[in-house]
Amino acid sequence: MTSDAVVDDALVRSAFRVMGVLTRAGAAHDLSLTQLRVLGILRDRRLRMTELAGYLGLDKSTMSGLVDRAERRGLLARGRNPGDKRVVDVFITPAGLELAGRVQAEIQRDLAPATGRLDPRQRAQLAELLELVLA
Amino acid sequence: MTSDAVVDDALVRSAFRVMGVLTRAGAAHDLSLTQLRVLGILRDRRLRMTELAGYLGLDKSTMSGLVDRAERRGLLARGRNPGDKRVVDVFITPAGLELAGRVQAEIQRDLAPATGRLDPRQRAQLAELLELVLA
DNA sequence: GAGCAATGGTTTGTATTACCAACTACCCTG
DNA sequence: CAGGGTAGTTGGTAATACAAACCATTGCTC
Repeated sequence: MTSDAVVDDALVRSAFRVMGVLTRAGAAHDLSLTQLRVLGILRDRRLRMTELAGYLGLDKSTMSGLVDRAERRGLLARGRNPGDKRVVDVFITPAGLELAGRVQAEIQRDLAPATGRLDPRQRAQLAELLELVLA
Repeated sequence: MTSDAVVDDALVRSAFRVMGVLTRAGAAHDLSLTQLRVLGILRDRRLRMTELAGYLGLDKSTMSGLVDRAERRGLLARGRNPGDKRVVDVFITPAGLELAGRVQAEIQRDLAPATGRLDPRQRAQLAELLELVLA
């Protein structure tokens, strides 16, 4: 199991590295890691509060405040759900979409020095292996 | 640059996945992600406050509280630095070391379902590619 | 070697994040 | 239509993080 430990360690360290990049990129636009992630998730989806909490692994009570703040900034909006009056749907606004796109571009730019150390073949290989792990 | 976006996306998604595992593993022992990381960093090092803050990318004022709490729990300890009386060195205690080891084992266990989808050769390859990215 | 700017940490104040428990509104089943 | 279950919000508490103000010590400069 020595080989496991080696991959695990590499995965953990690269996760921290990536998180560092995301944190900084987000902070530049007053977005926490969680808020950044919310924007990412809602980019192509409209979800109810509970579903969103599920995606994030957070408590629903945490979502209220999170969405409150993002809504106050005009990045997200709440809407009612036609089928069930208890449900609150959350979706991204044009402003949120625009910001999400901008930050994503910055993230790619900041990640480039790292991924740039790979040649195209290696990049494809890494992507493939990570997809396998994520499957 | 399409290939870049693919790797970047895979890296970001796997980072979130790994963070999820770390968060849960830490939470099971009342350790935040940051505290977990501190333990990991101090496992084989003795650092001054500012250095530790540097490793974590955090403000030094944040460190005070972080180390306070960990010290109160007996996981870390502060010591004076012989050469400079302003400096506070931080190091891990035996209890902290023991806990760090236990959590690491749990992390490996929880990561196993993911990394287990790779055969030994692929694991080695992934580790190698990630090391390159981290270089 | 006295004076002073720079460095290392702590303290204080504020905002955010996160949890849990309690509550309200609504849904659905019998 | 009564009662249990589900969806979100609210209120309380703790941890995390930053910035600014503050000591103590260091080390430069004259």
